Amino acid sequence: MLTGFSQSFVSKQADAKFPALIVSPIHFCIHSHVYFTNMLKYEQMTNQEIVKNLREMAMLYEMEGVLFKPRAYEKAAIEVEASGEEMKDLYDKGGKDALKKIPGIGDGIAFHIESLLKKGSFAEHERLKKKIPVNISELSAIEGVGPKMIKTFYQKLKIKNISDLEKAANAGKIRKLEHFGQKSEGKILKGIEFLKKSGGRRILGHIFPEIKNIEKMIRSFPEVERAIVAGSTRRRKETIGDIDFLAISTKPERVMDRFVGLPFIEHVFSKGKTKTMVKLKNGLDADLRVVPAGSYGAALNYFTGSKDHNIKLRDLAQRKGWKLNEYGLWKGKKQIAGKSEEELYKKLGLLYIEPELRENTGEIEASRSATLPKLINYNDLKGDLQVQTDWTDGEDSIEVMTEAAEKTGLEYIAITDHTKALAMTGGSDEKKLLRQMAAIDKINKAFRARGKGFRVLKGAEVNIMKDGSLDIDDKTLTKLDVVGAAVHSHFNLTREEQTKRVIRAMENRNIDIIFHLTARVIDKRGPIELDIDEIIKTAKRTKTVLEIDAFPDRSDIKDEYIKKCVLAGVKMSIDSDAHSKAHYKFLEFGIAQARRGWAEKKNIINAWPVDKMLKMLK
DNA sequence: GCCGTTTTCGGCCCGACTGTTTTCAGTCG
Repeated sequence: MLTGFSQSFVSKQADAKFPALIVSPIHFCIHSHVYFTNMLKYEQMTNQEIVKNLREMAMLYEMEGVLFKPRAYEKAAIEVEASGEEMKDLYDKGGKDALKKIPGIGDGIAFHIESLLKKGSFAEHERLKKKIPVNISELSAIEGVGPKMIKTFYQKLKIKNISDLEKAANAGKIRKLEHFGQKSEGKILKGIEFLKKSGGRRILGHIFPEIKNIEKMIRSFPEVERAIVAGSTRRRKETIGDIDFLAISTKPERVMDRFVGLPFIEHVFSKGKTKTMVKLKNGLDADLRVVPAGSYGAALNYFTGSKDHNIKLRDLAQRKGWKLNEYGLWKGKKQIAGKSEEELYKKLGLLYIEPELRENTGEIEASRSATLPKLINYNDLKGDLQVQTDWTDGEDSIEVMTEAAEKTGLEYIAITDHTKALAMTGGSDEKKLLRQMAAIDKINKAFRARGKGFRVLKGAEVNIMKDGSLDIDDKTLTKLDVVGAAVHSHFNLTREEQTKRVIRAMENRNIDIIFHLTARVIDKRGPIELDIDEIIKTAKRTKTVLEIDAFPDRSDIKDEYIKKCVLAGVKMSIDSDAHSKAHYKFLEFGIAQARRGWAEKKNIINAWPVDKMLKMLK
């Protein structure tokens, strides 16, 4: 099967010299395009693609009405997604047995993953796809559309993708289906509209490991002195639209040859001495620019952006009678800076500006007046105040989550399982919370007995009901160390109702933190309507902490609001919202978000030692 | 299809909400 690979790509590749990095014996015995493509797929199958296959499988089984298997595949998908290691590498090292060490992966799924790695597909998946040949991942990305609907759409209206669905909905065909009406048709159209608006951008937290991997490969080219990913990835934006790589080399042609030979490249748009543009197999466009060492700082600055930041810098240079471009800062034909970013900023009369701040939102002025914030560092967090466990919808036990947190270098975590109104997660009622508190007491006692300082805090993620009341009584909440409250329902209230609702929750003296304030899920659901200034004012008055939820799909609250909190003196926490031990790695993206919002260590309560942090809570 | 300090076979979390219905199917974190 040659799906996904253009003929021109294949022939282009066959002509190219293979970079030493990916030359394996098999490359010397290529007999046909088919074989070549298969081997290419074997090289290319990343965790992300495996996850997509497993998720599709879960949905296909759900369409078929098969019991239990959907959950098994979904769980396996979560585990692969959260795994720090590529399945490809695990399999190379230890075969199927290595895969089976991952929880949720047994004989069956290990066998399927093996087949995915070797052939890019597996038989059972192919069989089911034939029965319902639709783009499941695309359709299910629409909020409110699940496997059963997808099946109905296909069987009744032959709908295979979003475009088919949109046409049918616009033609009023959906409302005529049994169990559907005008409202559901409208909801589907709204969902499609939302999806379209999010465009081709990808959530950084999802794609970051892959980007770092490509960066590593470029670095490993023998002709490359230095290489780095610039652009919005370096500025750590929530989502990115393309990837910019920068490399230093005196042999740019060789570097470009190797780059276009990398296995995860789908198409080469253009290839020159200093600039090459490609489309990656993951759908993103990537540019590689190669510059001489003397221009590294200027090029890094230029390609990191943002555009507005750069324009302002060039303007500054111009006022001094100089010129700034990607090759340096120039006085006439003489380069006066450009080797490093530090040198460049200094020459322009500025203090170094961290990439996360470069949005032209006041950072250049602050730099000139030496009032830049001392941003929180990537290793500053001491605790995590939102952690779910297998008491509700988490994957791991309190013990496992605790151990993993300690390994990450944290000193404390708060266990904040869901509460009862979120029934689908098995949310705790008062009784269950009391039992969990006793369990946590035991764990802490064991820690102390072993002379360990790590502390597990008792917490909960209680639900803010439609009227702003909570689903757990105050008597029980008083007993907890950390209480977070969150909106999980009634996303469509008016701005006034929604604001009133959240404010009422903040006024409860037991509520310490509002988790993921705006309840958005990037690419899926917009934020709830809120009067943010009113919320921040209330947070200040009631001493309520606002969370920066680090889970990449949420990244909630956003940088703009963080900055408002910093200015208003409202404290924040950076939490992973971990549902598995592997999710602590998301804290990094929460810190990035905080940095983009100009936050310092003093603004973030879980960058403080546990006792000081607890004293700050209501 | 996975898993086991009750088990290698027999379990597998569950209820609110929505939009469609007059009793329920589908989605959701």
